[in-house]
Amino acid sequence: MNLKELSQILGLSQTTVSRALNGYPEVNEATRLRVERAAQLHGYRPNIRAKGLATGRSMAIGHVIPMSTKHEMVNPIFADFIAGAGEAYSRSSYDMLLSVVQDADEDRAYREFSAKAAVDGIILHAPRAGDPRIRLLKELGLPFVVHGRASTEAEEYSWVDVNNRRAFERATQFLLDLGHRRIALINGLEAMDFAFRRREGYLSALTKSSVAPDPALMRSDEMTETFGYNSARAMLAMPEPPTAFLTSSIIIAIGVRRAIEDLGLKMGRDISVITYDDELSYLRNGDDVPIFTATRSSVREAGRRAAEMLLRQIGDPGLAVQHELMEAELTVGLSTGPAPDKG
Amino acid sequence: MNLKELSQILGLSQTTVSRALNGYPEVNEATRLRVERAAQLHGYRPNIRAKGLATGRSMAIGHVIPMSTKHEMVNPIFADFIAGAGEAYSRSSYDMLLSVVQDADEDRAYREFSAKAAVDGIILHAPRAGDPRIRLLKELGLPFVVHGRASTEAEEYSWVDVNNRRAFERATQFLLDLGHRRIALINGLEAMDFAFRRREGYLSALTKSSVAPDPALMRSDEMTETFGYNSARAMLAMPEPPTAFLTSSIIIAIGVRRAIEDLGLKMGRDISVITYDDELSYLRNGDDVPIFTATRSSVREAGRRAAEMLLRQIGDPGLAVQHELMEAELTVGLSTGPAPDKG
DNA sequence: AATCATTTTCAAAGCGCTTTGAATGGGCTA
DNA sequence: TAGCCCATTCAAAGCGCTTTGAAAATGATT
Repeated sequence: MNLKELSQILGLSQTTVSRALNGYPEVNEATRLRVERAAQLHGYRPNIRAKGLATGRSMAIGHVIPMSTKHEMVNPIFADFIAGAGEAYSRSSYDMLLSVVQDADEDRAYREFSAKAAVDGIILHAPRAGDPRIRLLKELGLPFVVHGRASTEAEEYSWVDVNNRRAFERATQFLLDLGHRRIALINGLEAMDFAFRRREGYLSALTKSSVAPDPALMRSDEMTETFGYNSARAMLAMPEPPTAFLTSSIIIAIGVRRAIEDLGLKMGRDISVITYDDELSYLRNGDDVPIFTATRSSVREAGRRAAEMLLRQIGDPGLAVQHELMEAELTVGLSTGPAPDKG
Repeated sequence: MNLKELSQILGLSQTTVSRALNGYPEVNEATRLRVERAAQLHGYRPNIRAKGLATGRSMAIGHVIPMSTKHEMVNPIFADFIAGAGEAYSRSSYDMLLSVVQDADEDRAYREFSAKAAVDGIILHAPRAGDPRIRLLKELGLPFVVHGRASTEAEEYSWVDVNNRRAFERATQFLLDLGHRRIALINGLEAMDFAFRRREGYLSALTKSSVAPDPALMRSDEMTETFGYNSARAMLAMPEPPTAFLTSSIIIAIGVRRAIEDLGLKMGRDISVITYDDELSYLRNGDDVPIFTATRSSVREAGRRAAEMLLRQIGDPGLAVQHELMEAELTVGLSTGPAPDKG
């Protein structure tokens, strides 16, 4: 069923039918009702490509999902972020266009989105420090919102981010207050901006308490369970092992816990663990009592807000760039306790 | 840059330029080269909507991601499946269109894809037994491939699935061979076809060994860590607790392990655990030595194959329905051992 | 040189929609 | 009754591409 057929059935011109369905005022209320009924009845939906061609808008948002070539791994927070963004899109009847690319091909993916006129806007994921993609997107002239920030990037751009620095500063301080001095940081890849900021927060708290940071207690890699496990095993075998771990993801924390338990130690008593918790839907941090003490913020909510921000910008291109900084909550769970006495 | 501009620059007609770029034979080789150079130089890409309108093809595949209303949860295997499918799509320069919807609205999402002519084909996720969506998709006439099967559905349709029944039968048998008799099944929602089949396999193995299934040892729900934890805690507190757990996801298994360790028991010695492992990229089952004994099959590979199958069908609509049944490997890890002696 | 076949190029139509600018008709005033 | 205005409807153009059917250019053949 297309517009031509529908209008023939109704004995109206395509113009009128189109206007009736798009809520233009210059169409008789009775006619509009008749048209809407018929459209409903015949399940008519305007062909999205024809509509897009005529209006110059695609009603779609592009997400480029970079895939780490190293581990062939997709960012684990991605599914939840998408779910949040997807909600916002369907409310505004936008579609989501996904392009999964090797991280080396990412630039090309953005250029294609733009050149093909496939999308009205773009969400940029996982920015690195001084990420060149931001300049690329500005150059392309497509509205975009970054999930996260790119520290050293001078350009103005819109973003939604969580206060990673503060979150890790608070978490570290929490451990310091419990008497811990040997605190390990198991971080994500520090080329990523979020991980860089987390490290800054960690270091800042240590410095404020005059604890000298120990490079042997800081690791950074893709956030897998085995990375957490291996790091913790190695560190706990050191002459002066850490008494507490600060991890960048609940997935890493699970690995750290495994290492602790493999050594016959008890998490929360012998070794403390505090993690950042993205509130991943499939990896909830316990039911009522959190498993891990955590600084947490919903990545799904971030997805929702980023999407809404982008849609706002598309709706009103004159809008200034916008920023949204979410604060992470510090929730106390069973994985932390006072530092054990020496000796 | 559009076709008109490009052809003016070249002093050629739009026809010729279009043909040159689309590899038609009736264009002079020298001209083609000239055109390709210019296109490259000016970064010309055909407007995807105009192209789609002209050809009647959208060069996009639709995925409807149902979101559980219960836990606001997206299937954790989704990201990896998408990554696999995405690879196949980009090789054939298809795009992926995602629609995240509450599971109640799913039908509408498919109808919209079809009515709007937004996609050339659809991948159907997470089929339930006798899933009505299959009939809906046949009715809509769009090519589609199901990831999984719908047992009681009589219609013919293409699918890519793993041999869930066999995998769970083997896993159960493995535990039986180790002397276990009280074997718990912590399954996904059994309205889902995969979970239903897994249960069948489990029951079949028990029956063959004349072990009476105990309903108290079988649970089924959305596959979260806490579901695994709570189930294991409850079961291990029974008068006759299980000596082994069979779980449908590594996420559940992680919860089961937590329960075991919370009780001061040791996994692999006191209690055995065997899990289904989808080889999720962010939750690898250990590095070299698997953490869990597991039946495993890559969901990413499944995504790749499903996508390829769908593209084949789109390319040749006369093709008969196709099926692909993948077998899961049984890999032995550290989480299983002989059943402890009674007493 | 004339004819024909072949290769190469082109103008124009069409995909299904929106939107511009013009036409129609009813109601009201003078 | 004529004239005007407003509400409503319409025909046609245009979005950027592909593709059909025809024309032009080239080469081969007589």
